[in-house]
Amino acid sequence: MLQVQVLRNNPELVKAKLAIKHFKQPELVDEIVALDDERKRIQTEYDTIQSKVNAASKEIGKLMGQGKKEEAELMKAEVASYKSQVTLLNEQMIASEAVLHDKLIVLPNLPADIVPIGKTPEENLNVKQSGTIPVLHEGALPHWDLIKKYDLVDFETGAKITGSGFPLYKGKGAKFQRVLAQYFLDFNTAAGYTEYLPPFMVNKDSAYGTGQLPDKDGQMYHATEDDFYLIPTAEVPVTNIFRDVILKEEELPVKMTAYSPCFRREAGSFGKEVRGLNRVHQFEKVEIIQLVEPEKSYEVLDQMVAHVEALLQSLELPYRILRLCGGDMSFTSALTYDFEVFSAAQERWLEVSSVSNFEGFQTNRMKCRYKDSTNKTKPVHSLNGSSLALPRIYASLIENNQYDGGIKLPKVLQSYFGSENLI
RNA sequence: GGAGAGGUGGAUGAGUGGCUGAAAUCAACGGUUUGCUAAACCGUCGUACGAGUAACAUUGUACCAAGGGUUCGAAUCCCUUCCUCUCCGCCA
Repeated sequence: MLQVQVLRNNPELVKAKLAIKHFKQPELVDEIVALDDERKRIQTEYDTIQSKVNAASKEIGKLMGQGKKEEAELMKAEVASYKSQVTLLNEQMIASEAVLHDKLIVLPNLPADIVPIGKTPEENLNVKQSGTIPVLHEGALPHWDLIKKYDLVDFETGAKITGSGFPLYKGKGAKFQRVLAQYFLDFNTAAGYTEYLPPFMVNKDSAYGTGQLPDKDGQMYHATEDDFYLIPTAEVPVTNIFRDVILKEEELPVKMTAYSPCFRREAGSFGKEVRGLNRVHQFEKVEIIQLVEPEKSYEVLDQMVAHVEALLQSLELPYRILRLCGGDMSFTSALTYDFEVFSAAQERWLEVSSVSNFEGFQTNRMKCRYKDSTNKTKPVHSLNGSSLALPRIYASLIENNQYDGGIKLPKVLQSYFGSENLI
């Protein structure tokens, strides 16, 4: 959620930035400022009258104490005359706050200055490409055939148990998944991230806190009886640890990593793009999250990008890094880098990580702040990234490392898995 | 799921209708003292939204789990929800 102050200070700049995100209702900016003026006006009025009521009430208390009953009764009558006004103003205040909030929450985060202009994924800026694209042997298979051939993942039975997009990992296929998660977590904790294992369902407040609601309502699985949402990413529970928290300066930066399954309805997805492990309703992911001082957030974003890059390098995968254009960025992000690895058998790039700086967008809504050395309360910035999403890494590792009689493992995973080859 | 007891500021904890935005203690911070540390002493020490200011100062309102209600007045009384603890039930 943006701060009204930002809109107030420079409405034209805000509108220009919203346009980069292809936001369709620039008029909301002026509306919100006007609503905020109105809100202030009502509050001032309310406070004034309420102040009179409070003073009179105290006076009544004193008079009662002194036994001056009649005078007290007179004052009671006076206070009663304010009552309808107070009630009315209070209702107006609550209503105007609600309207303001509802409008404000519709505005996406403002993009950073270096965000490329553009609408579609093709307009993302390729900032780096590295690693060698392997040349596969004759008859190399895409991962959806490899997993069948070696009996690693059983989609049909997963569909029988639950529905399509709920893979059933099996044998070495299941172990490989576990090993990847463990390796990623170890890699992250070695870089100073504290490991968390969060709840996999969250309440409404948490879903709002990180911006999934109201923007992505319908993308999350919703357990209606208890009004809980299955998490679409560990970002939601983990970032919400710090909802309504005022941190001390020395506690920053907060660096967290968490493994979790992720549940996404992915309504509307179909076709070749979503074959096999490319897009599923339940997948596993290891996430990294940081809370930092605002002045440092872009420096930290670069560090996080470098961290994910090092992880991909250790897996010996060919990758590229994209700076997302305004149209391809998420609602909450100010700047996002996507990592894609090349899947040699599918001959296409697969997104495996997304690293973003949310600036104060999430933390403002969550009321997470910190106290600096002079004891002033200041905003914090939040960032997160996948490190890494498992299924597509899984897919590209088995595709890129396949040979005629099996599947090799990259060096870093061999000791984790206990052998040189997966198959 | 049943029965009971609770939820107060960073922590402990007082507070059953007005003198309580909240005692006291501890922690934290600033200072005095001190060769250093410690101790002692003095002071500061919640948040949000307003008014005000160049900025401070100052000042109003709201907040004692959350939401509603009673009252001139609510941390305190009533209702609902959530959470914690104890016992029972169920159960990995």
